[in-house]
Amino acid sequence: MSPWQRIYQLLHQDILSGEFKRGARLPSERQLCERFGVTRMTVRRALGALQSEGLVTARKGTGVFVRGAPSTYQITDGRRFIDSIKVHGARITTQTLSITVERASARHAEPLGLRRNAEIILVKRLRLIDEQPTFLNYKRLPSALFPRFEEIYGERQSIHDVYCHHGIVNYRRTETRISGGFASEEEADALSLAPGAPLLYSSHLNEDNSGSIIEFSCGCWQLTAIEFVFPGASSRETE
Amino acid sequence: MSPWQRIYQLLHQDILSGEFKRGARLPSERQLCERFGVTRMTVRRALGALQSEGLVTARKGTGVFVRGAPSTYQITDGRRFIDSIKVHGARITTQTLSITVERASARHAEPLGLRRNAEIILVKRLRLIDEQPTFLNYKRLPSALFPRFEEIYGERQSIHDVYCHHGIVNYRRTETRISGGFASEEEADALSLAPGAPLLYSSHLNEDNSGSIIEFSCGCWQLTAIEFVFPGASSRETE
DNA sequence: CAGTGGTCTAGACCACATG
DNA sequence: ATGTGGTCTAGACCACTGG
Repeated sequence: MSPWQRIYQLLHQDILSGEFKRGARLPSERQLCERFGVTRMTVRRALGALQSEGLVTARKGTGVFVRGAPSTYQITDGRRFIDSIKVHGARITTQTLSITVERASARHAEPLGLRRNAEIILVKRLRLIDEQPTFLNYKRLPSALFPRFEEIYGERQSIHDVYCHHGIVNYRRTETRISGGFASEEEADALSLAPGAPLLYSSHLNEDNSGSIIEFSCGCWQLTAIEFVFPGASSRETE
Repeated sequence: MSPWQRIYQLLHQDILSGEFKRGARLPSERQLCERFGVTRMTVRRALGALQSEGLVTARKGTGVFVRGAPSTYQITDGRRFIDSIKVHGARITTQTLSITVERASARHAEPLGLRRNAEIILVKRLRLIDEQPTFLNYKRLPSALFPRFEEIYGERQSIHDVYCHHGIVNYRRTETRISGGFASEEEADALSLAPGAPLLYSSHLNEDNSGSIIEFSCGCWQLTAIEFVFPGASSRETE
């Protein structure tokens, strides 16, 4: 095993075992060099692996901090976010990062069933699980359907409330997509990850009783922080 | 933009534009150093990013080869693998890597509804899409249900055939899970990726008409090579 | 200001693959 | 034997952060 892998494993172990607690600062790279008798490049290689796993976050000019083992949360389709996670006893909080209005691009007009340049409300939110930024979520809603959105949403930061306020009490998720990718600057910043860190992307559409699409939601997760669980399909199949 | 990012973008562009075709060898690291006027470390940083994206594969002692842009395939739950992919006009082939018998560990006994140490048939397969290794799949089936498995499977390399041969004509997927992780040696080797490359994991259970679990299937994909599409759920929800 | 992580240079040795 | 990628050393300068 190469030196950087040895260092990686030691640090990995120390984080999982709680030797380095969540939020704690690791020894500086130069200190680790001395301790292990290697150069910075070797230490940085190990730290890089820890970073892409999301165990650790580097802050320029400050240090490397333990993000804590990314407890894998199960999220079950067909349930509300809160319900899926809360069973594990984790504490969930929501930060609304911004509420803006944008014009529908082709990419968003089509799924929402709008014409190009229609007004769309864009809500950027960050879900924290046990104080750890875990899910960056963008919701897009047709502006025409939700007048006074900001005012109503602001009361309890709940999209559900906005739906109810406009008489939408029943709705369903029509399609869910899962894919993978790499963190942009914005995504990395929000999730306290390094740009380029691997992510899981999820997106879905919400449809009201009449079949109109009322929301397009998409978001990203640190790669190993989440497991999606979907109930069975009805049709038979081979794969 | 830092030098390594500039090099990364140039190579990225050249691969997507077809300047470097699939299967082609990139200039050696030392040649790239000369061309860009930087040291190997800088070139390697750029190549490393391309590798974790799966655009490129390094073979020790040989060179760096273009894997081709990982065309994103959609796989739709509730359909046979072949049907989900074939619509895009891609050519799918299957390699059976091995067929072995193992004793059920706790991890596999439970989902399959077996007792510990029961015999399980383990089939390792590799799916190639347009000649590119794309999906590494492990299937586990209760040995007791499928006598003469190897013989029947061998005829056409089809699990479906084995099911039919034992009178199972109807079955359904009971649960699908999606998660993320990093490639082990074995996974990286099979998919022509570097160990530690980010992956998408998928798994599901198959259940026959009587409700018995007849298969536990799990596998991995290069992170950006696949998009999973799931039909809508029936219940209402907020997230 | 001193210390941190981010980046880069200019070498070196190794194991591996190919001719 | 040569060239390849994989790894490592021993420095260096930068931008940023905090006291």
